[in-house]
Amino acid sequence: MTRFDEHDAFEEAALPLSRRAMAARPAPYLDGLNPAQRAAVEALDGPVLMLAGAGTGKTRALTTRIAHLLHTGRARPNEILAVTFTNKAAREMKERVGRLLGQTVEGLPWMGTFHSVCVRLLRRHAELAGLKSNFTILDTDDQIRLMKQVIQAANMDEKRWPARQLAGLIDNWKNRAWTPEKVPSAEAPAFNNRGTELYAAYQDRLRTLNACDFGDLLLHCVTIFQAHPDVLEQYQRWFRYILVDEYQDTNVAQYLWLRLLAQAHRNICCVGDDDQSIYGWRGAEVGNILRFEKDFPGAQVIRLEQNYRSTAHILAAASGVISANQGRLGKTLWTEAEGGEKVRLIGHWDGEEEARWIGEEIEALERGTRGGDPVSANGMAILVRAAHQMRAFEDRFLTIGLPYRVIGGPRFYERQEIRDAMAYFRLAVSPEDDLAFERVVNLPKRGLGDKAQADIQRAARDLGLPLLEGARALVAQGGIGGKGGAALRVFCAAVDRWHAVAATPGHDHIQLAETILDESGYTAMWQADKTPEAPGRLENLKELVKALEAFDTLQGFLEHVALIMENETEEAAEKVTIMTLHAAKGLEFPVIFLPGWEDGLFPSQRAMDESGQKGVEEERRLAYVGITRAERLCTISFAANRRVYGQWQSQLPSRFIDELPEAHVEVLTPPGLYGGGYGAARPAVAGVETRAAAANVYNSPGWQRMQSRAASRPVHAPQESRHVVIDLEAVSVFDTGDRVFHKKFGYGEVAGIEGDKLRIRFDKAGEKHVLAGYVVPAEHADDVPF
DNA sequence: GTTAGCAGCGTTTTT
DNA sequence: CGCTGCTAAC
Repeated sequence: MTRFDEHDAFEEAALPLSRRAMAARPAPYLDGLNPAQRAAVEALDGPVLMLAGAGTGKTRALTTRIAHLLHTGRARPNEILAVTFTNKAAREMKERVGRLLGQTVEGLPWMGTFHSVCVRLLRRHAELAGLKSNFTILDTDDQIRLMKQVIQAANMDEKRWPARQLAGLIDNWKNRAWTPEKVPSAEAPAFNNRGTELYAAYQDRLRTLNACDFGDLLLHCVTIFQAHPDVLEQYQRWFRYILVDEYQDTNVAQYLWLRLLAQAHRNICCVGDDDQSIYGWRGAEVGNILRFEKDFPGAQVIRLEQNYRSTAHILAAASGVISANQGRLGKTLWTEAEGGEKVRLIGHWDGEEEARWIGEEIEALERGTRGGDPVSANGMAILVRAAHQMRAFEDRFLTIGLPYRVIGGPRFYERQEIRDAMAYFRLAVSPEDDLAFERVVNLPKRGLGDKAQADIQRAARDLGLPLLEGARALVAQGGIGGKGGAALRVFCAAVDRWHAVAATPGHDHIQLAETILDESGYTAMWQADKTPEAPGRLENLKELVKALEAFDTLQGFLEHVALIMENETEEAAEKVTIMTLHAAKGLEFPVIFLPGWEDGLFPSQRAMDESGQKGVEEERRLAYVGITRAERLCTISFAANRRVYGQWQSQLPSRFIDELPEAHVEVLTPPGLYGGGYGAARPAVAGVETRAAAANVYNSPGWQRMQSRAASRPVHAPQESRHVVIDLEAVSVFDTGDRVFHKKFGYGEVAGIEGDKLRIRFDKAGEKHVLAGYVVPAEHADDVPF
């Protein structure tokens, strides 16, 4: 993994370049680019805006441009700065640039996310932001806990003024590059009139802790650039060429950051697609891309419109939807590809049926029995609007034994056990890390409850020392008695030992990590735990230790983790992907399923309530992103009924369904339509006020269109039953009454055997039918299949 | 100080 | 419905 820190570009003086030396050589990498791409690659100097529609080879253009900059001798690697939003995008860019350049060039350009680049800069100039260069980066969890403390300190009612809300508020302010002093007075009423005051207090706390949150990384950089022209100038000279991916997603802080760095030489190339701007809720300003030409007069605007990804039907459907948006820069995607299937549309009775139907479609596609060549599971994805929609699919797929992978779920480094373990590591590396201390003093239980912890806090504050020292002092003077006191003494001594090892150059950090988890009793705690999650957690801890191998020190590892919060294990197995629409941006799959197209869910009620028409437009862009992920087959579906908070609600088909151009859509008749259709079995809807509109369900345009389309088509023959591999051996293993373990449902007891399936009464999940191959005897809970 | 049991709440999307 | 966080008993 190439990390930023591995090559320190700054120290290398800008040697005189043999600028034109290489220019005469042929540039084979330019072959095969279309005219627009080629123009984008060759327009090296001055501001360039590359408007790149979905699937138009934007990454190729971007990476080739970098190669061209180097090849023509315009810039040396460390003079190029390329920023992306996600680690995934950064990784891909590094790989592709690396491949293009081969071994010919020494070093790689600065490529990374906004955040990783900012960390690098901030470490060098931390003192200008009132920090030490070894500052810690807090994640959301730490952030919230800190906010809680701030709210408490201000004597506010945590119930009425929740920390999450304050976090959201401050985050928004930081996205706009507002320091506490710069928050406009119009914002004064925020958070019970005390928003700015709490913001300032929070920033103070962060500084005391020598810590930063995510927003600070950018905010501090911008403030430093603004307050110290000499520092800014230095970087303006270094980064002679700047490239930005996904420019439509930049927020104000990022925009200012870029403008500051680029304003001198103006060699900035921004790539984006206003139709794919889907992060407005987190401060992204589509306006940034819309006014690029004003910010950088004389900018060249290059449109990439030839699509290499999708069929014409898919493109037409996507264009139809997005054309309902106002104020677009406007692009017309086209393709040379001919033929292909229309986008399919299908309605279901409820969410479970939708999941069942999609599961069957996937299996049919895998076998190749649904027309055309078989499609591998890796080539299929289900894209949902909100994470909670994933559950229905997971449940269904586990039941039928269809392997799947969830992207962007609770990520590895966000899991409780991993964060706990890392808090221990943090404490070993820097014993003054109070947040880490708080997290683990009483984990496992050491008999240190609220009172003891409050005493520690007070002692530390009185002495002006970190919590660990406060605790030590308190123990020394016998301030904490009995079991808790003894345990705390042991705890402090252990941290000292670990810290001593951690501070020794050349120590074995993997050994240290194991020692810490062992001596702290943390591993033992999970071993003693009998819940179904415990084995998985122990497994994760093992993985965590394994992940350390890629690093030289615990410190290096912790830093890496703070920024790369994703599980990078990429298994080769054939699996269907389930993820959110947001996570899908930039990806492509031959087959895409888009379930849950219902008003309120998609477009989401909240987006509409909070942002009105603007919100709907962003949701529409999300729909556009979803459809354009598909290469060959795209299936949109909705359900008439859905469980929300355990309550059944009847749903209206999404307004976006009305916007799908009829000529490019094939309406499938849902299996549930046989006996009289949806209307016949209409559910009783609780008389909730907001759902009074339910009376109009069957009058809605979307519904009527759906019905008329369905009526004009012959009813499909029922799906033939799926082919199921019967694992006879597995079946024979179990008897009624056996204790078994299932990855998702936990422990249970076999209540009956029906062919290849078991009826299992789960302790927690209730009774379920599950393929025998997907459970193991309870005593082997450690090795559950997938 | 710890644990069990209940009340109340919530679900957009993420670096 | 399932989770978090608080209260009341061990």
